[in-house]
Amino acid sequence: MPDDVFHPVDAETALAGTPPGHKDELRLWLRLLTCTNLIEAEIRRRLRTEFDTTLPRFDLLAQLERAQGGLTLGEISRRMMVTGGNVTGLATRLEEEGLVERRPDPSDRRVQRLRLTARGRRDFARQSAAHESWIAELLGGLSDRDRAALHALLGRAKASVRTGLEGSP
Amino acid sequence: MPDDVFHPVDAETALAGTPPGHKDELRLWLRLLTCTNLIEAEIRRRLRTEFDTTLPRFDLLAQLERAQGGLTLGEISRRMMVTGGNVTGLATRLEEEGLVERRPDPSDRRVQRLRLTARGRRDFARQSAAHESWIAELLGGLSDRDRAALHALLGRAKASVRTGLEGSP
DNA sequence: CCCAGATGCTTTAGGCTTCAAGGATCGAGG
DNA sequence: CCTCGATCCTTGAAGCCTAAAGCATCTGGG
Repeated sequence: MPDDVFHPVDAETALAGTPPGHKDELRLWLRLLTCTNLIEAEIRRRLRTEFDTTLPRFDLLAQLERAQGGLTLGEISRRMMVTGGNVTGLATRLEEEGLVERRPDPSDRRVQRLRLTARGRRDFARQSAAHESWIAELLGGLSDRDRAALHALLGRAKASVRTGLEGSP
Repeated sequence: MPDDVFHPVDAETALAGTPPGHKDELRLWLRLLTCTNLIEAEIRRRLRTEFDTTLPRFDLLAQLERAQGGLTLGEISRRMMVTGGNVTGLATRLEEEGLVERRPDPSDRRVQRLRLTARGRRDFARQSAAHESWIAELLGGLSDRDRAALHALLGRAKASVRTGLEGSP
């Protein structure tokens, strides 16, 4: 609904320094983003230097680990919230590295089912343990109380976002 | 504090092993990541559909906007916390679109100084206003009280992460 | 049976990102 | 002046990611 074509009020007021009260939300968002990026960058860095792997690879293995019997590429795509084409590429690279294997689904020839190999399971176990301890290290400075409060508030934030998203997906 | 080790009923808590008590940190991290990704994905989507641009382009313009006189590519690189090669590419694309212009620094011939063009300033003003209202919309479901509490707790989380990073950078 | 739409995967083009290597320039010490 | 190391930027290779198009297959209504 681009009904604001003839009302550049928003653009003007945004430049005016103190438009409405939207500054609080913006500051909160920037801090949320900074926090997440700080942690995520460090995790990516350690995955690379200590295991020569990447976060997307790790995430895909994690999905397979927690779902016995393997997953179809489509299921992985939905769980990781990325596009199908993306998963095709990740699966191909992980297959070349021998951590994962594709096998056709007997009941539906369109489907490719992905499973961890023994090596994939072993590698992921090491990576997963390290990952968990890294997170604990980075967030260990929070008290149990703060951690619980933050978890609860983020739950409300998530609910707010999903409400704001109504109609989009 | 749920330690229902033998009841992996929830999909979220489907973490098999039971080493220490690091699960709380991990759950907090996953929720933080989900929140951020949810918002960020929506912002990227709207920037693309409504302005035919991307978040990195927007971020770069924002840096230029808030710093009169232009910035060198190195300054932009540091402020955006990305590599120099990345900024080179972004600047080149923005220059081709006419939103930004490169000009040599008279006092140091290694340096490229980047400035917004008139068109870049105009486009960014529209994008910025929309961006701010999107964030306000997505986080508007939180009360002022919750928002303030979340902001404070994220500040502590950031401090915890920086402490955990000591020695890395 | 047939076919039309839905579904699952792959491919392609383009952008973002990093790391590593390379070229140009600067500044300081000899 | 000259050279050495630091700084600034660019380039190239590789991976991640998306949107869109395309192919194969499945499913349900006639």
